[in-house]
Amino acid sequence: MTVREPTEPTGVGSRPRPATLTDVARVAGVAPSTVSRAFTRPGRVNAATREHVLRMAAELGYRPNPVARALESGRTSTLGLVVSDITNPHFFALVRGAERQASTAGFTLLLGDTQQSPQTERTVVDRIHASVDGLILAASRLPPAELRAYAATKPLVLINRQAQDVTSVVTDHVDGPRQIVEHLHSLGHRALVFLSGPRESWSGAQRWAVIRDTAKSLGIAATRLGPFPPSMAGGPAAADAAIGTPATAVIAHNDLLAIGALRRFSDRGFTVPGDISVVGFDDIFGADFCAPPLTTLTGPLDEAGRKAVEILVTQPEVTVRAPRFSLPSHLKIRESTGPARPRRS
Amino acid sequence: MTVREPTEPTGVGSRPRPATLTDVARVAGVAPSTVSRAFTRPGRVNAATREHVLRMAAELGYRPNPVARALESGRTSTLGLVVSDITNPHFFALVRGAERQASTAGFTLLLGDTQQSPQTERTVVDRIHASVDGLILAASRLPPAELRAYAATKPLVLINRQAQDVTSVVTDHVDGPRQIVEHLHSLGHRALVFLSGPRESWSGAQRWAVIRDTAKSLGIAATRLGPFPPSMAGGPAAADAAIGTPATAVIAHNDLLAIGALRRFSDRGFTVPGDISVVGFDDIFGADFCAPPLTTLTGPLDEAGRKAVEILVTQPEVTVRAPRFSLPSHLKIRESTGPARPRRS
DNA sequence: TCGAGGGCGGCAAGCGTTTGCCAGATTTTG
DNA sequence: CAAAATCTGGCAAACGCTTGCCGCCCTCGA
Repeated sequence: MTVREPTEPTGVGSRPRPATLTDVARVAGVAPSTVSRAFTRPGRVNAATREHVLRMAAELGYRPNPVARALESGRTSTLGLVVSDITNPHFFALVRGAERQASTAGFTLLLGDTQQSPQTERTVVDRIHASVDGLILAASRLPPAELRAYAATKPLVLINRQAQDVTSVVTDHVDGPRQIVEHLHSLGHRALVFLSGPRESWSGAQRWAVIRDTAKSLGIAATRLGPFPPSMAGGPAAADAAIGTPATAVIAHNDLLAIGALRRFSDRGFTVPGDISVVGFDDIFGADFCAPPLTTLTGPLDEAGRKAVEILVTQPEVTVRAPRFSLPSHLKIRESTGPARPRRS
Repeated sequence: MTVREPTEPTGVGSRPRPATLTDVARVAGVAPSTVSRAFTRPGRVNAATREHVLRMAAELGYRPNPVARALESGRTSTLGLVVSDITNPHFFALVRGAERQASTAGFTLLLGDTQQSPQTERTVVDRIHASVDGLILAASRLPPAELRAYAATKPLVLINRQAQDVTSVVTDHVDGPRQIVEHLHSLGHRALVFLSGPRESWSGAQRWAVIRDTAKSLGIAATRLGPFPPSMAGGPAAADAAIGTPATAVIAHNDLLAIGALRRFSDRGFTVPGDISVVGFDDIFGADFCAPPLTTLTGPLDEAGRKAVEILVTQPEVTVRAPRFSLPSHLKIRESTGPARPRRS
């Protein structure tokens, strides 16, 4: 490569070359290192010099190039957040919480969507891996071993997923499902079905386990149907399947599925909660204004996002100790659950 | 800085140093440049050599460092997407469309949330500016001059916002609002109110202008109320204000506001569309299952996101010519609009 | 008055890639 | 069969910034 003109003539229509640290140094009449320190190590340079440098920098419209900075320092001030489906309102709160916290800390979020596929998740993580200071995987579908491998390489925190030796923050997945079953039981329901989501879903598995156990200890029936796609589109199949059972209440993998089922029940002439009660998970946007408003388990997802970012930003080193955090969730009772009534027909 | 140990002993608990291109070169017995080319310029190196290099690379678990790559090449394979509020379902489709398209093209999305503030928007843009190959600003609140300045610096495309000399893609903002007014007119409504959103909202201004003009040419009354926050929380105030007018139909700045208003109307004993018709903008998630389902103008936001990314990825240079793209939107008539009926009391 | 120590700025070596240019080897062409 | 063209691989200079170390100069204390 030949020597590049420091101020190469910007061709017609091309963009101006932004000022670099070196430019500032030249204009300010100091060494590049001094400029660098003026920005990153205020105490290390004379106040007057610093003042002058900063003024020159402002004059040139200089902005430190984060890419170059990252290369030498190894710090990118960027966090990667990967979710399984940006489209799912479930993640909105999470993304928002993470974003807010990150931006407060001067960090930027790199967003990835895995489209529900472990393979895509792998690709996405591999792609952003080197560009970030830390990684947040929400509802990861990756096997524990891979998660562990990633964690060994870079600070990683899981959200609503746990794996050995990997830091995680989950919204409570024991008390919550239990509360649901107890709530239904107290309303007189004696037969429940769980409309399950994707097989690889860790949280889905947790939920079902607790539901099953709680039902058993209360002496009521609980069966699992599915898997169904965890989206509104999965609702009809799920609802139809539920109608084929003697259950008087259904617990859906998530609110999306629950809302989808709600509509199907209504279309098929079943009233909710008259004929059948419905409960969901997540308390997503819309759960409060669908018809009828949905009883659901609400977890502080934005808090989880915030927490994950906080860990990564303020104490990334603790991730090697792989602590696990759990945030409380609680049942939000709305109008989709009511007293059990004998099934029609 | 002293010479660094090429393979510095990784201390206890610290993360292993990932393999670099140089490591691969050494192991494969070739020059670094050859390794680089094996990855980025397949035709430039002998097939057998390439094969060998790739094998060695795989063995070392080598992954090119995007940061270093970006520094020299100036290309980051990253696009910045900044929206005014990630929480607003309005943007979900946009984000998803952009994400999908970006990931297909091997690009990553850097996400920014401006929290509805021009000042924050400025900060966010400045922060990610140098780390991306292109910028997408959705519903930007920045003044035209600033937008122009950014566009002069880096490929930039605006979504649902236009400014001189800046590339943009908008969902139609002329036919749509007109259709709304005509629809309402055909139902017999003779007095409308527009519940406006933020003052700085470009699209809001466009909408109102068309609504006003169309109403005038149809000889019906149209007044503007607000501004109201463009969220469900803004609904009650907006609804109450509307009730104070003789209007029989309201057009809300967006669906969020419309849904919020819907609930307030219901709470105050007004039936929709019996007493009053309501229409929104965006066709967000939930607009189809709120009560009653909302008549709204649906624009192909995911398509807009996709388009913006496509421009930036495949022909960033056209942004200097600042073309404007418009995507068709159409009215989705659901149950929140009906025949006008004289207002009660 | 002189040596010690602290403050402050500069030097230069990288960080991990990409890439213009060069040169030897090999193939094609006339 | 020589000359020209094509392949391939290597060299080394960047990209823009950070940072360990060195050394100058000024201030203090004895």
